[in-house]
Amino acid sequence: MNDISILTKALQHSGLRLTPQRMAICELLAATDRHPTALWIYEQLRPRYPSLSLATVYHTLEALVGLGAINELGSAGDGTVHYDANVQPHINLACVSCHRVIDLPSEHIEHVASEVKDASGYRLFGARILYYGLCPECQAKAI
Amino acid sequence: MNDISILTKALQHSGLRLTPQRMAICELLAATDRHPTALWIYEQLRPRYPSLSLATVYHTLEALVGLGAINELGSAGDGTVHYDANVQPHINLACVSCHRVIDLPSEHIEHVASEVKDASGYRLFGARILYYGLCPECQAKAI
DNA sequence: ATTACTGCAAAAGATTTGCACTAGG
DNA sequence: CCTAGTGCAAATCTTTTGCAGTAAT
Repeated sequence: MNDISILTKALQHSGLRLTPQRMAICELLAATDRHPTALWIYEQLRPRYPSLSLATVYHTLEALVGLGAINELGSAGDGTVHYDANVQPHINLACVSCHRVIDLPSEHIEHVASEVKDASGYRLFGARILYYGLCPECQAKAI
Repeated sequence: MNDISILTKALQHSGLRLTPQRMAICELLAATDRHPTALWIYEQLRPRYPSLSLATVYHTLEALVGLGAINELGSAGDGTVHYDANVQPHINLACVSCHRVIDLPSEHIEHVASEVKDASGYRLFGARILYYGLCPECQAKAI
């Protein structure tokens, strides 16, 4: 979840072109709470943009990651890369069985950030925090 | 970094067989501070075990992950899966300029883990916690 | 008018799988 | 023994790339 103008402005501000395909991808990223994969985005947009290419989706995601407008979370156990339109430090929780990823608010995570900063002397830009396990639904199924 | 007996005992305890190939993979995992990929392990062991198959490495890693003896970290930006023999909660800190990754111990991160567990109802297997920023050396260089 | 972007198809990589043989328990 | 594990090769799947046509600025 994100403001679409943040995404589109990031593209324009960097001299990248705002095509209908990219606009649609930004809309989708801004509107969803999910942590989509390239394929998921492609399938969502296919009905409205039948000519859309998966390669274009990959290109656009790569561009947005390069601009820091979205984060690349990596695999959630399904061998495909998930992206996160929420670049604020927060906790991601992935289920290794159903491969859904949810956001989790956390008090302690703010302490961790300052702990890291103070202990390391790094100038921090961001974080990708992914816990993985079995969600309650999949625990029930596994029994 | 890990105690090799933790890895080998995990295998034996689950009724899995302790073959020379698996023993060698466990040794390597226990001895390294890196976050190895299947291919890296394969290349390290090739000289000593010329007949070793990459498929066997994948099989063994899958087994160890299934037992919770090691963690699957997912892609580190290079499109291949990295594994972590250190299953203790810890923080990875990457410099976006010199691309080094260091481990950082953290008090607060343990609180976060229990916070996540309690708030979500997930059965947690592990975590990939990566902060990124500019290390002190690169900050000095950048000025 | 430029030149970056798109879409297609092919390529490149990583991981998984089927199967016959081998060896650990 | 018996069955899980190994190694090979082929298959599968995700992501990247080359290229010619298209369109944003």
